[in-house]
Amino acid sequence: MVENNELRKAGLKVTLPRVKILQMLDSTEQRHMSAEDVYKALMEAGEDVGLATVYRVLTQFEAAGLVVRHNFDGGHAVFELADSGHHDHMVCVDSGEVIEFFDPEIEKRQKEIVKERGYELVDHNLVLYIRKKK
Amino acid sequence: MVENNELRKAGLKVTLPRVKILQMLDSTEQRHMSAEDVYKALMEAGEDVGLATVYRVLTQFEAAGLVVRHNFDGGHAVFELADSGHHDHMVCVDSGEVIEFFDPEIEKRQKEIVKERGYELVDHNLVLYIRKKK
DNA sequence: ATGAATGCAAAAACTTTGCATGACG
DNA sequence: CGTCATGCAAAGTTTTTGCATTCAT
Repeated sequence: MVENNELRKAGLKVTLPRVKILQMLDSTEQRHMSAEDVYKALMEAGEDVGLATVYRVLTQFEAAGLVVRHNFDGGHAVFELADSGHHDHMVCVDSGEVIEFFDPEIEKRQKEIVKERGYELVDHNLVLYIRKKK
Repeated sequence: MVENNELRKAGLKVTLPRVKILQMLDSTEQRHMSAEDVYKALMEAGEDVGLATVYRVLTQFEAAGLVVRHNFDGGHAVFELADSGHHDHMVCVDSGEVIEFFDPEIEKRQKEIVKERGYELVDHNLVLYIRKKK
């Protein structure tokens, strides 16, 4: 089980809910899931995990760097496995579709802007809200 | 009253709560206020406006383009007067200080990235999390 | 065995809504 | 005056928390 090592490395006890949630995030083709999404998916898979636990575990995973939490528009947070490298997101305002992208030029420019003002860049969050061209 | 014209131009009836809320946003030095912030500030100023009305009015103001709603991290939305032009934000993770900036190069690149994929840019949200250089 | 993790239900935080009353044009 | 806006309280959402029970080591 690769998952168990991930958990142990993160200093988290290997429990059934944590393993199941990690597997869920790893196996779903929908890369961005809300706590509710994860909960429902587990229920459908016959796994009996409480919603509160899903929230608690996802928060722990975030603290451990296993997942990234995004606050896109629309009230609820979504979580994404932190396996691939850094990237930003485009969200279609019509379909809700999420597209990942990485643009070296923007990344570079961000660092410059911050540096010009005597700061260092700790993190950033960029979301482009888009619509299919008619 | 400049505010009254703003409201009329936006097609909104000039009512006391709307005027007070607009003035509040205009006069506060804190550029980004949550609905709760606005509500409390009005109460302290002796203005008797319901919290529900603050939410309703801010939502109308957003639809009218008078304010911009931001979903920064942390559960609650903040609103900002749309008087100055568009800009993005840098937030200092140590002090919480918010710095506004505008970078033509990033703006331009965003449009290009989206266009390359057959979409049009509706809106975007960029926040740089920064720290003072040691 | 012992401390941590879970499930449930209750509560908290934020926002929206229904409805009777009151204000704007 | 008619209609739209407001206030209040109640309900909706999303997320967190308290506590008794269960589980991992």
